Amino acid sequence: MGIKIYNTMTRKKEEFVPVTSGEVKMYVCGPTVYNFFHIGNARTFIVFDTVRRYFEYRGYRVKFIQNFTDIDDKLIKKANEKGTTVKEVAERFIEEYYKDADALKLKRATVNPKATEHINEIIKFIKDLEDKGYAYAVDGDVFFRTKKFKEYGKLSHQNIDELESGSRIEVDERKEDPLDFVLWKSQKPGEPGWESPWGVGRPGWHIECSAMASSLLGETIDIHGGGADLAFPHHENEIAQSEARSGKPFANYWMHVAFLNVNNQKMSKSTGNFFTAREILEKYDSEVVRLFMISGHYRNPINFSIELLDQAKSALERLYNSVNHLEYIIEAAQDRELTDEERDFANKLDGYRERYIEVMDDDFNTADASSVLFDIVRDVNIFIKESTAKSLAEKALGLLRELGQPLGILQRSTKGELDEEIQRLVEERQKARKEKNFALADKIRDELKARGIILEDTPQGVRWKRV
RNA sequence: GGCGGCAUAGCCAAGUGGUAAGGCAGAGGUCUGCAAAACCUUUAUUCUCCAGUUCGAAUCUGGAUGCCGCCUCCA
Repeated sequence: MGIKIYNTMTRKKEEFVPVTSGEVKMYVCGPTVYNFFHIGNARTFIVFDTVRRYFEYRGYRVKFIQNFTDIDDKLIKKANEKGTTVKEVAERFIEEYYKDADALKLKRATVNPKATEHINEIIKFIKDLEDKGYAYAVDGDVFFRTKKFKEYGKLSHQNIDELESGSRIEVDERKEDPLDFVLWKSQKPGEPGWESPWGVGRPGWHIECSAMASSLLGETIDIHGGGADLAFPHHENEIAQSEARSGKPFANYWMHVAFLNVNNQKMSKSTGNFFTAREILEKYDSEVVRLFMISGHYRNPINFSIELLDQAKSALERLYNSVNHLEYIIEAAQDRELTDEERDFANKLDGYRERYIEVMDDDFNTADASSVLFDIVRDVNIFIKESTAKSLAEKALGLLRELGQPLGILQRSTKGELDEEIQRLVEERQKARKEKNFALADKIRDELKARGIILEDTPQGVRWKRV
């Protein structure tokens, strides 16, 4: 049994079968680069980064495409406010995106295509739709003829007639049908534009993903992902455009990440419950943020709060205390053959790996996967001691790091080098303790703590770890 | 109005027919100069409520209540 994915299209978990054997072609809707991304965006990015890492862990080659929307209304508005150009705003926030994404340890995408660098493909795409009768131009704007695509609504399971009656948008009178959406927008004063068969203009929002996905990954991709709100209308529109043009399925699996809420409400600037990823990363390590994000299933909403982040921080500390423990054991332990008991423990560790793969294969159950790590840690803390064979301690540590890797946690060392001054303080404290000068010993311990070094006295001697 | 989701301990959360994982917090204990960490014990006879199916349900069915999302730019 391989990996199963919940497909929004069929509303079922399905066995993952790639278009090309051994390869995963995935496209994830990325940010519109007019601002810093927020903690809700971060959830989506982290989830898909985890999916990507897990596929790689399972031996797939992954082509991971995540676009930058670098031309749209919000960018134009921002550029006008700042008295600068759309290009400058986009460049600035792409740079900021990479800073935050790197801080979150998001693996770089295979390609981060930009809409403005694919104008030719976009125009060609629209032209093809026009030739097939799926698009029509009015005064330099081009619209998609939604009613002609018979399967419109199949992703979000919307009835096309209900959509019309529920529609509250102001209808552009030039559209043949209210559901038609724009593929190409004619240039207005003060806006950037590109030459096209319909005059100078710019692409509509939905078209860029279709055009870039097909040009970089092919007409049928494996996985298309994004936030839950993108299912309709964005992904629905992408399907209509892409399949109308190619006559082939656009994506075999549709994955949607539920929202991250604040106070159980959608995050919005107007209500003030808004956090950028950057401000959170100033106070919390990326691994804390990632453990928090994967503590629930990606298809369920999660609520964001500082209290919950602190819970995640404590939980991560428990895991790292065990990592620290193992790092010390490995320094001290003997290299020798495993005893029978140790061999049993090694088998038990392998069993945990199997369990981990089993739950992750089942639609990326990261909550269960992290509980496997806690189970390992409990057993390690009980079983592995100074007297344990070195290779077993190494195996245990290796397993924690191996299983933490797809989740983006447990990749740090708790030790590293101590500088000379700290080393000297540690020794000074040991001397004070030996002389029962506990006042001085405690003073030094507090001082080191203030510098981020935690000392622990164990029967095997003093240990330290960084926090 | 249409489509969909969620409701499990003080908090977070997994579990989709076989008798409640895991984490955080709390209590008691062991260890310790103290501390920290770790370990042991303890914290839901019960999974929003009502009815039903079943030998058996947190899990399936019907209904009720509450909360949330999409249908409009939005991760």
